[in-house]
Amino acid sequence: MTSPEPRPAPATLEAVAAAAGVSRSTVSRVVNGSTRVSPEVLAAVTEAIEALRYTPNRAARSLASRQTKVIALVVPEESGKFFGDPYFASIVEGIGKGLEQSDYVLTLQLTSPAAPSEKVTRYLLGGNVDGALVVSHHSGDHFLAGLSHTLPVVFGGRPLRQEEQGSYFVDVDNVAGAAMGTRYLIGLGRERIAAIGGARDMPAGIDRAEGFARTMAAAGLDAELTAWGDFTMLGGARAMRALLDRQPNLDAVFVASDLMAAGAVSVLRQRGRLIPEDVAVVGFDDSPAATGGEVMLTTVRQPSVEMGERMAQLLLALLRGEKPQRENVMQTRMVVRDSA
Amino acid sequence: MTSPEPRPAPATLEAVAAAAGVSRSTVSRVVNGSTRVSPEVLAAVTEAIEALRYTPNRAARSLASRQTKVIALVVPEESGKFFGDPYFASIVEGIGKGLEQSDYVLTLQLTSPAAPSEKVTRYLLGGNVDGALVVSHHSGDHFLAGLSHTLPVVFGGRPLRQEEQGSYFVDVDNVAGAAMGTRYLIGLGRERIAAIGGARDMPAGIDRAEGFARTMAAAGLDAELTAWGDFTMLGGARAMRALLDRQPNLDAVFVASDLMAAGAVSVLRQRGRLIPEDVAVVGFDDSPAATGGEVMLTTVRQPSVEMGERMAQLLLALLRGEKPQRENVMQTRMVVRDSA
DNA sequence: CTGAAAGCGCTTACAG
DNA sequence: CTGAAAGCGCTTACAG
Repeated sequence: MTSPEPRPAPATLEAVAAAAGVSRSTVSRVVNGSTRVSPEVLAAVTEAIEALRYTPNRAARSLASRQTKVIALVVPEESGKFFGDPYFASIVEGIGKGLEQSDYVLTLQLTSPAAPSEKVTRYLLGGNVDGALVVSHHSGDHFLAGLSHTLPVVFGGRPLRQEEQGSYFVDVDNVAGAAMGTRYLIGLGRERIAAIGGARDMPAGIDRAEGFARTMAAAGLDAELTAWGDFTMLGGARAMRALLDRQPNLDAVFVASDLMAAGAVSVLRQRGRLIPEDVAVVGFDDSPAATGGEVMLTTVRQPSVEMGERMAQLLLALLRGEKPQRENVMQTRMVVRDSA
Repeated sequence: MTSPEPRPAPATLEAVAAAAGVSRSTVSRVVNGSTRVSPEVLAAVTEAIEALRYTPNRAARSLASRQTKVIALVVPEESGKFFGDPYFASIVEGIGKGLEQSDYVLTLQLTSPAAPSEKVTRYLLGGNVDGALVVSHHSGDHFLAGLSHTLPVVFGGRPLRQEEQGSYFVDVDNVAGAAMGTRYLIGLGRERIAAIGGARDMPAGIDRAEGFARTMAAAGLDAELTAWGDFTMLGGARAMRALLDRQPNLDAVFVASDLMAAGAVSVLRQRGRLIPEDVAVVGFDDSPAATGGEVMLTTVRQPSVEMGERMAQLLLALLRGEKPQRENVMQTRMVVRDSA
């Protein structure tokens, strides 16, 4: 029954001040890199800090400064879907990069898309974070709308809801990206082109489906052959089966994510289709799923890591009181490999 | 150039005390559910709290109590590998569950396995967290050894290093689990049984390989046919190819994770093997990867979500000053599906 | 450029 | 059962 380990008390500002023979105010100034401090004093303080291995106490700091220096990573998604898609790995990796040089830390707020837990809500709204990064946003996430009124928030992917127009976000032009992928398939001379959409309640799902439909229409082709896959590998496989049942001799499929494309590919091969000879497949993301499966996927690349990094930078700018641009749309491009 | 949104100042303890007509001490007591408070006072305070939508200020609280109420989730792993394996999704989901009822929040500390960032180290050691949960531990993670001397730490998977003997952890008996999977294959009458190991520098990798080797030896079979796959789907595929090249007529393979097994399965099918007729495959984890791929995997199940939950509970107990048991080994069991 | 002092919003003995 | 008071470790005007 020992109580929480009695760690040696870390050095305080006070101690550093004493060691350096200056006031606490002065130490605080050098710690915060603020106003001019004389070189000698700076040196003395720096030395004392090193010697005592001083790290500012976050709690004291945020109590006094009214800044928590914590950013929430809000994930309104089942953990399985979030972790299951390598796209998110890249986003989070980018966010990590973007925050590395700052002194902000990230708290993970996993919550069901339908009903955010009371705990999460209170935490986010209770002044415990300086800002939030929202990833995997669904149309049903009502509570997030309120969030962005109280807190600087940056969305990964354009926000869907009315109330969130005017939010900060980073995204790619999903309509254009999907159009590019579809045009590529058309350019290959394919004529019976199907599509597998993502989630219907997510902007990326909606927009990519629209990009496909528009492009097909513009080319005078039929865009009826569409199924929805929910952005999972399993969903992609299921959708592919449905598509094949409806139209056994389809000759191409545009898939709204690489993970779903991997599922689709495995079904196509099971049913004896040669890729790309019989059926050409174009994915979306260029995530590790594009190169980790049975066939190296031709895909519409979005710069996921950079997008995560940009999200972090955007939020940091907001936190500095700057007025960065609201819509940050990054470039997609075709990456041609073996599947089409 | 507006500065960080001027949110309405949240209610303070002081305000609640005034509203309820009591002292701050008293409000603090009811907020912390501590010592006896008269029913009338309790009611008045509770009402005031509701009315003012009071949430305690975390910074003030931890400054005064010397507890941060934050737990670090330390992931010494490339984000791609971490997010890429559904096993971790389950662990994190479990951790989330285990923490839900507590007032602890989770900060995500992604760091390279080789060299932890200065920022992470200082953060962890600087008194900014009350405890840490370490997941995906490698033998090279030197700095973690120091961690557990300063902080209550719970490892997911038995720790590997000398200095960490005596650490708290939750795990399954990987040797026994692998033995069970291997015995299952032997029981099927297979004779040329290969194995794909995980990472050589991770306990789960080492132990599962050993369970395989021991069981084969005990059955008088040759355990030479082993390759390492690094716990990724790609690695599993690569290992399978190497194995097939060495022994084209192998008739079974024990794979140390479902994700690697999915990679192996896809290679086997590419090379024309029927599963399970030609080659029986047994995986490990029973993660979504077991049922999300081309073939429904027969696998050694470990209760990942429960393991994550247990990790959280363990740490919470430590934080309460209790002395829970150090080694928490949970049960594995065979889940028989289509691949063997 | 530097310091004294107040204050951030809580918890925690200590009295009563 | 309840309150007054000190203190947690910082930042921030305000003087000088």
